[in-house]
Amino acid sequence: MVRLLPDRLWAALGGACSEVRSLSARSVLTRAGEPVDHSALLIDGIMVRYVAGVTPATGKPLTVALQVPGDFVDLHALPLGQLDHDVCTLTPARIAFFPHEALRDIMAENAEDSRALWRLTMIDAAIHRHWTYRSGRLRAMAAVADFFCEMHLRMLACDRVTEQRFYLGLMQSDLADLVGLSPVHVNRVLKDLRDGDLCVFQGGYVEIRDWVRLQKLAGYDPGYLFMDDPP
Amino acid sequence: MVRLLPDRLWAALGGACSEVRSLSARSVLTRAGEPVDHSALLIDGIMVRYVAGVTPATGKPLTVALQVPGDFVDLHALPLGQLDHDVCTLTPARIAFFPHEALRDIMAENAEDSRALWRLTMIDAAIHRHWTYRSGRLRAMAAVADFFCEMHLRMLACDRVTEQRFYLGLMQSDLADLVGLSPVHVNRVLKDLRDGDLCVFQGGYVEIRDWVRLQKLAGYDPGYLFMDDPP
DNA sequence: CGGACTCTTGAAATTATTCAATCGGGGTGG
DNA sequence: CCACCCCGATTGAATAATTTCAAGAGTCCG
Repeated sequence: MVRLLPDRLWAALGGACSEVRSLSARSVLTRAGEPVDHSALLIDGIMVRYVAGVTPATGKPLTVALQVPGDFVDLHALPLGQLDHDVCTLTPARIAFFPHEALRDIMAENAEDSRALWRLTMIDAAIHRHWTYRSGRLRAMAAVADFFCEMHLRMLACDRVTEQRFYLGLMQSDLADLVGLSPVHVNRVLKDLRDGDLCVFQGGYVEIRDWVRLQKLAGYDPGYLFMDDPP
Repeated sequence: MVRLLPDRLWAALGGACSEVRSLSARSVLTRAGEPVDHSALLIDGIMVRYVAGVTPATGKPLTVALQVPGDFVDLHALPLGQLDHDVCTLTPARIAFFPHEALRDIMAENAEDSRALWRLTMIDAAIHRHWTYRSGRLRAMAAVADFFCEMHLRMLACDRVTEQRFYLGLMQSDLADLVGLSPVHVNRVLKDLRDGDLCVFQGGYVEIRDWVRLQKLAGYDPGYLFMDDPP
């Protein structure tokens, strides 16, 4: 479930978990700037991380990451002590909490486990870089296709894909937010993808109709996900 | 110089350094996918990290990070073993190398040092998020202003600003790459910034003429840099 | 049945890209 | 010293991509 954690670390985490909680859809877990003394692992559901603009012109928050089951959603807060962004649920979610103190103990205990945790956050960073690439270089159509490609692979990895379909709980306006486009334009792009029988976005579900063409359209290379890589 | 590293770690790094090397401008330090067994600290100069597209349509590389003196340029490779992006010099640079083995020893020795290194990479990640925000939400003018605001603060922090001027060694086409715009459009934006007496970009130098208005134009909030934050 | 949403579509306005040409400075060789 | 050349910067004009504004259609729910 979690991306390739060593068994020993996995066992240690089992003992370090302080609480498992269920959150409703669209609720806030952590706000930017709040001191944080624990981190959370997403067991089930989809969560998002977003940064907010400051002035009215730039004020709308922008989604900068999306987390799938098996991801730590706010492990970045362990070395930082606080976050620069908000962390929220998209769908109803179940999350496991780990006090930072317990995580620090695990890290002090075993250097390899320590790097394994670090590694998870470095994969997050690689994904951040890809998202920057996506909004900097890709046109609307390719950007949306690229996003669907990434989510398809990540949802496959945590076993949340059935018959080429997976549930993200996103509305069109959320998707617009993710890729940095206007909702109206996203709507037209989705229509094109649907008409081209590449993929269908509906009711919070994404259905991949033609993986090969979708990947080609986006020019997608999943190397940055480090999926087939030994820890 | 390095962002708020504990003295003890700083001393330990002194002993762990295997080599100091000078690189010429526009040379490659590390390529994506190559196995890496050491990381480098930038002592002097400017370096960039960029990801490459795959298909012809998306093929041009996009700059995803820019490093100033005091930054580790490829510390992400320590937990990952390889990078998903290329690391190159922009200006002539001096860099100090640290074998991963030595860094692992430091981390095994002291958990606090371990988190301090991790923390550096987490600030990188926060900057990545801001860059995603920049290209996703900001218009050309605001995006360029935002970039100059960030670099101004970071260059101040490593003491590379004289009379509101600092050297990045960027050409207009590099800047276009950074913010995800066409070179021609960047040229026009720069003209507007110059005509408005906000800032001047010339000969690889950036001169901040009116910090307050520039910051306001970009809606800039430097919280994500974690500059006034205890480690 | 009446909201309150979300999605969809059209048309106009804006923003950014592309293409194409010109300008200008810094070197180099004659 | 000067003519030439190269490369980056600059500008204009045409095109394309995207946003904004505005209006309607479908759906869910009280």
